[in-house]
Amino acid sequence: MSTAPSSSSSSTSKKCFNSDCTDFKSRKGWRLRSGDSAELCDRCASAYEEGRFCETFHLSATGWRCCDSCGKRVHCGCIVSIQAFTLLDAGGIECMACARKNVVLTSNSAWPASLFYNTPLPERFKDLSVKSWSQLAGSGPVPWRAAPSLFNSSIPHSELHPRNLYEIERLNPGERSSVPSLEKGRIEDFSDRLINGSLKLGTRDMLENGNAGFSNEEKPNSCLGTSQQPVLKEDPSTPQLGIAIPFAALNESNGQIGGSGTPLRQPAPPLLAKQFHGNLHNGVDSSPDTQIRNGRPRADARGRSQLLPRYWPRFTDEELQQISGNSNSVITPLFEKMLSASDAGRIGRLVLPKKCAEAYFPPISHPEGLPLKVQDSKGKEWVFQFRFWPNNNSRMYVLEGVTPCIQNMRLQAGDTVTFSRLEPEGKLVMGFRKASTAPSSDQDNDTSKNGNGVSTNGDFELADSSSWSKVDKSGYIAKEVLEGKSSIKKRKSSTLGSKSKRLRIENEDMIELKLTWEEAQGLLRPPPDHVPSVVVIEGFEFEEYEDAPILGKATIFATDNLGQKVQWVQCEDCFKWRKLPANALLPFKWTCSGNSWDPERSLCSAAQELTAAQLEDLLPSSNLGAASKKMKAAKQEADNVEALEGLDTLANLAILGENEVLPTSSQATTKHPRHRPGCSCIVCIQPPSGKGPKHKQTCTCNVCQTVKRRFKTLMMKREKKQSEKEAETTRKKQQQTLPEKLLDDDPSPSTNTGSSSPNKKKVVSEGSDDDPNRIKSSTSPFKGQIDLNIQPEREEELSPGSDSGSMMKMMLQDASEQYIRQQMLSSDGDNISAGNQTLAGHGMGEKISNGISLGSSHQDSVKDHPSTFAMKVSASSPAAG
DNA sequence: CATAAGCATGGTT
DNA sequence: GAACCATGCTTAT
Repeated sequence: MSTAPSSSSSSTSKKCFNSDCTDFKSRKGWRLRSGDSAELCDRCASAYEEGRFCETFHLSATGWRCCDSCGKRVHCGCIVSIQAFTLLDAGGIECMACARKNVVLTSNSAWPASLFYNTPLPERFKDLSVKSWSQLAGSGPVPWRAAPSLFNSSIPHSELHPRNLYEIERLNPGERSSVPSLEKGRIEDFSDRLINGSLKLGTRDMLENGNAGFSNEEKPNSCLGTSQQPVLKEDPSTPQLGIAIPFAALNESNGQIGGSGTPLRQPAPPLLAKQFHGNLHNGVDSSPDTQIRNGRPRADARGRSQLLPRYWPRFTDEELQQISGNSNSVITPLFEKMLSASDAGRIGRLVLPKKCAEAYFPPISHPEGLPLKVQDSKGKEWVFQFRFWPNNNSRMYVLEGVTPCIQNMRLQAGDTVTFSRLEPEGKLVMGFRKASTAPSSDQDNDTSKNGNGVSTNGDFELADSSSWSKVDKSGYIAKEVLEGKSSIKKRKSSTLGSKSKRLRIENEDMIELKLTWEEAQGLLRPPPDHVPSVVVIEGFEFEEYEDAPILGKATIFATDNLGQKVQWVQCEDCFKWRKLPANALLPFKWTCSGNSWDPERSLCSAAQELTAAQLEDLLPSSNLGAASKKMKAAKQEADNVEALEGLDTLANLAILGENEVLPTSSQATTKHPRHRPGCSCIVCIQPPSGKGPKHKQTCTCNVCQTVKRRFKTLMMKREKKQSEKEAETTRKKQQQTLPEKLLDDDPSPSTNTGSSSPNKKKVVSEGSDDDPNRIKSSTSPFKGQIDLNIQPEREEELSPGSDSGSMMKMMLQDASEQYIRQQMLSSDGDNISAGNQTLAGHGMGEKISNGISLGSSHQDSVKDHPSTFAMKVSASSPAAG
C-alpha cells in the first residue's frame, strides 16, 4: 500500500524517504506517526507538495478510490494521502473538497488518533497552501491588494479565488511578530498562522516548486482541499507567504475527535457561502467541530486560534443575499463587529479584532499597513487603510478612514459592521446591521430578524437575536425581554461576556429604551382633537402630538376575537379589566363607571370579561403589566400613580434636557461610562464640567420639584426603615453609638450600617470625586438642598442617609419598580421576594438588579435603570413636546 | 487652535 | 496574568 516506509523514523536516513526513490534526502515531506517528517528529495518533496505524490508513486498501488461525490480518484492507501479524503459514515470516501462542500464531513476516525496527534495539520496542506498561495499571490487583484512583486504571474482572476476557497478557520496569529529575517519572518508568520507545526517551505522552496500551471480544479490535490484563500504577507521585498488552512485541516487541529463538547464553537466563516447558507439557521452553532474529525487537537491549537464569539458572523440569508446581490458570487462571512463609540466616532478608526484582522485581512508587517478596498453592500467601494499600532507586545489593528463609510451607512455605536468576502472575486464586503433593528428600508443588511437561529447557541440568541426581535416586533413584551435579559445577564460572563461590557450595557439599555418608548407611548394619548403624526425613531414608531399629549390611563392593546383592535383597561377601583375600543381615550384614573362603551360593565360589580388565563396571556407580554400586579397584590394603586408620576417627571426631565441631550453615543463614555448614548438623565443632560446652568437648589422646575417630592417620600420611607434597623442594630452592637463620628471620620460612603443615622440626615460629603465639577455633596431633602447635579452612579457608594444624590436614581427607580416588580411577579419566587424588598432603602437597587438577574454587577444594573428610564422618557419627548 | 496620528493606559475577559 | 481592545492622552501637523 503505502510506498512510504512506515517503519522508519527517518531523519537519520540519508536516503529519500520514498523507497521508490533513490535520491538523497533534501526536504521534509509529510509528517510521520513518530512526529518526525518524512525526508524527501527535492523531486519527491515537490510531488508531495503538489499533491502528486500518490499519483506519481502510488499509481499502481492499491488504495485508490473514487470520491463518492465528484468521482475523482483519491488515493487513500497511504499516510501521504490521509488528508486528502474523508471517510463517509455510510461508507466510501469523499475528497476533501467535496466533503467540505457537503459540509457534513465525517470523521476519519478510522485513523488512529496517534496518527494525527503529532500531525494535526497536514504538512502538505501547508505546503500546498504555500505553493498555491505563491501562485496566487502575484496575480493581482487579491482583495487586499497585497500582490507581492515577485509573483507576477498572470493567472486569471478566477484562479485566484478558485471556487472552493476556504477560509482559514482557526489561525494562530497571535504571535505574529516582526522578525529580523524576512525569511524567518515569513516562516514564523506562517507557523503562527498555522495551528500546528512549523512551516517548512521558505520562499525558495516555493519558487522551486511552484507550479505555475497548478490548478486546484484539475490536479488531484484539488481533492486535498488545498485551494485556499490566500493570505498574503505584506512585504514588498520578498515573496510573501500566505496560507489558508482548509476547514477540515483546521478543524482537525482544533476539534476533538467526534467531540462536540468544544465550548467555543466556531460559526462558519470558513465555510463556503453555500454551506453557510445552509448552516445559518441551524447549523452555525451546531458545532463544526463535529463535522470534521481528522485529528486531535494539539494543546496549543485550541483557544488561541479561535475568534471570539462576538466576532462570529451571524449573517442572515437576506444579508448574504443582499451582499451578493444578483451575482453568482458566494459569500464567505468573515466576521462582524459591533461598533464602539470610538469606532463610530469622528476619528474614523475602526478597531479591528486582532484575530479577525490577522485571519481575514492581508498580513501587514509595517504599522502603516496598506490600503484595503472594501465594498459595501450597495456595491460602493471604499478604501480604508488597514494598519496596526504596536501595542504592548502585540498589535492593534485598525481600519482608518472609515468615517465616510460609517456615515454613509448611518451607523453609530452599537451597530454592527460585518465583513465578508465575495467569491470568487475575493472582494471584501462590508455590511452592517443596525442595532436598533429598524425596518430595513434603506439598510443594506438589516438582520434584525435573525432571531431564529443564525446561531443556535441559546445564549447568543438571547443576547442578540431573539430578544431583539421580540422587542422589535411587539410593543408589549417587556416581560419576555426582561426575562431574556435576565438570561443574558446570568450568562453574560460565560458567553455574552465576549462583548464589551460597555456595549453590552448599551444594548441592554437600548432594549429597555425601546421597550420604554413603547411603554411611554402606551401611556400617552393624543389630545382629543389631534391626530398624531407618526415619527420613526430608530425603527420605532412614535406618535407625535402637536399639543401636549394626555397622559392617559395605561392600557393594553390587543385584538379581540373578531379581529378588532381593542384595549384592555383596568378599573382603578375594582381592578377588573374592561374591554374598550382601541381609540378610547381614558382618564388617568379610569373606573368602570367610565365604561360608556359597555354599559353592562360600567359597574364594578359586573363580572370581568376576561378569564384569568386570558388575562394571564395578556399581561405577561405587556409592559404595562404593572397594572396586572394589582390583581395579585393589594396596594398597587398608589404605586401605579407613582409610576405614572415618575414617567411624567421623566418626560419633563427629558424635555428640560432636550436641548442638551447628548446627540450620540460617542460622548457618553467619556463623561460617565455608565450612562449610555442618548441618556438624558440629570447627569447626562447637564453640560459638562459645570458649564451651563445647573439646577439650583431653589430651582422649582418640574424636575426639581418632582425630584424633591419623590425624594422626600423615599427618604421618609428610608428613614423609617433605617431607624428601625438602626434601633435593632444599636441594641445588638453597643459600640455603634457615634454616628456623627462615623460620619466625620469616615467619609467613605460604603458602609451600610454605620454611615447613616436616622437622626442625622446629614450631608455626607462625597469627598473628592474624579470630577470635582460634578457632584460634590448632597444634602438632605429636609433641608431643601438637593443637588440635581449629583452623579447618579455614585449613589450606591453613598450612605443611605446621605445619598440624596441618588434621589434621581431612586425616583427613576421608583418609577421603574413598578415595571420591574411586575416582571418579578411573573418570574420565580426568588425574584419576587427580592423584588418585594425593593423599597427598603439602600439595597433597593441591588435587590432589584439581583432579583431580576440584571447582572453580575450591581452597579451596572442599578444604574441602568435610571438611565434607561431617562432615556425612554426622553424618547417620548417628541410626543410630549 | 484644531485636527490627526500615534501611543499608552486601563478595563475586561 | 496575559491578551485584547476601547479610548484617553500626547505629540505632530
